[in-house]
Amino acid sequence: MIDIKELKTRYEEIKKNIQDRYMNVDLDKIIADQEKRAALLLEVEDLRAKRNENASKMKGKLDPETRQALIAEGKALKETLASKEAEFNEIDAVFSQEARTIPNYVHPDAPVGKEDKDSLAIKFHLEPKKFPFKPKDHVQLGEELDILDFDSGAKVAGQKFYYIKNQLVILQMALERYAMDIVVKHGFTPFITPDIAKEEILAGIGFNPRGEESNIYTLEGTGTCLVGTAEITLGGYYQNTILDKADLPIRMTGLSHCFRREAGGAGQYSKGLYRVHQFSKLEMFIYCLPEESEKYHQEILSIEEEIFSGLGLAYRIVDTATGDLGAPAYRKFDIEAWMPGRGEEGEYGEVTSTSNCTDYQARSLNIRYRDDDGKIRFVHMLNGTAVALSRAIVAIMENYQNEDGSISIPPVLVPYTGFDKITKRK
RNA sequence: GGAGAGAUGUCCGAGAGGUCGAAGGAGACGGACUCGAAAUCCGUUGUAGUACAUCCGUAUUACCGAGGGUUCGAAUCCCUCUCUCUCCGCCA
Repeated sequence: MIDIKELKTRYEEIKKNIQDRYMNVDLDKIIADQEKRAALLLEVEDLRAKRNENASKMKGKLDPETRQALIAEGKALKETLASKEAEFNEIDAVFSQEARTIPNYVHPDAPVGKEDKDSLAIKFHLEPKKFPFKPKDHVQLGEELDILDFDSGAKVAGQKFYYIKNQLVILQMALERYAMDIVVKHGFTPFITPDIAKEEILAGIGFNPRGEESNIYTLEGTGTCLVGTAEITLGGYYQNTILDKADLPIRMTGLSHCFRREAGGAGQYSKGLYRVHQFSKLEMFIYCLPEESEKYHQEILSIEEEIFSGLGLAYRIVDTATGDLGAPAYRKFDIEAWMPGRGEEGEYGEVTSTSNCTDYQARSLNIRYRDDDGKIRFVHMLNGTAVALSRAIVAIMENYQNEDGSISIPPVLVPYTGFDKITKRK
């Protein structure tokens, strides 16, 4: 969440930001509730002070009459206080719920616009690959090579689940290890994280665990959810912690399964592995000083580039438009790799995403550091995809396909796979 | 899953319903002593709010795992939950 003390001092900015993001948040109502809350808090605290004062008068020995009078006064105070507290709790719950709906500020250079197509492509790497034959999409390739099985996935787990088979299993593990080696080389501490997290952690990271629009699977009756990304578990790692400034930046990378409901996500652009209910992902995460977050955002982006240029894939980098940013994100860059089987003639499809969430998540999760002046301040938190295995596999299968239906292995992965081509097994 | 023990500040650890935001250590920081250091001695040392002052501040509220309850008054008594440890069961 943002700093609620700024609701009035940065009113115009917040209002415009909500507009730029095409969100529906009634700032004026929130501010009115904030004022109601503050007034009630004042009353409550005043009553508590009176109660404490009354109680401390009764410490020593008193004659019975004085004591009885004080007790009577205390009882009266207690009743008034209870009703005021009830009023306060009500408005407090409403207000803190509302305050969480206010999105993070946006980087001044982020392109303003409503949707995907308003995002700005800021860099292109390699030309999209040209094929001397009509390239297949990964679903067809996967079936023909017997390395991907959506039908059995649907039968056993439901629509949009899949089995990975044969050499593709090895390729996925190779990709995991390839990406892990690069990220660790850059000083990230490797983790394998839980695939489940508590709702309060989800909410602190900025995910909505409940409701129709939620993309999250909740585990009924447990207060926990399946994670949609290791961003959740890596970001929750230091909840309620005061970090040493000397330890910053903290670089972590976490491998997890990712579960997403993706309700209504079917269609041409979601086919096959591109949009699924479960996949594996290696995520990067950085906790850092506020003044350094933009620098580390670039660092994460450059590692993502290192991973995808290493794979020999054509891609572009997109500076995400305001309307397409998640509420916690201050700025977001996506890498979109060329996918020859996507659309009619091939298209770019998102393979990574890195967000600078500034102090938005840190404030909700209460993650701080002690500064040189002794003050305790919120850290900045950044996340970025090292590799989302399912999407990387889409790009590799479609770009590295051969006319005979086999798939070559990107040279950097061969040391990890132990073979250089996937062909139909007999 | 069952039985027992526990959870207090940066750490260890004490804590009768009122004198407790919390003893005593340790650590850290500042100072004294010293050519310097160690040792010793002295001092300081939580967080988040709120109201006035906005220059050091003054007053006040909350926080002793979390949430409820009892009471004029709760770190302390009661209930529920979470986590940790020991033992049993089950298991990779």
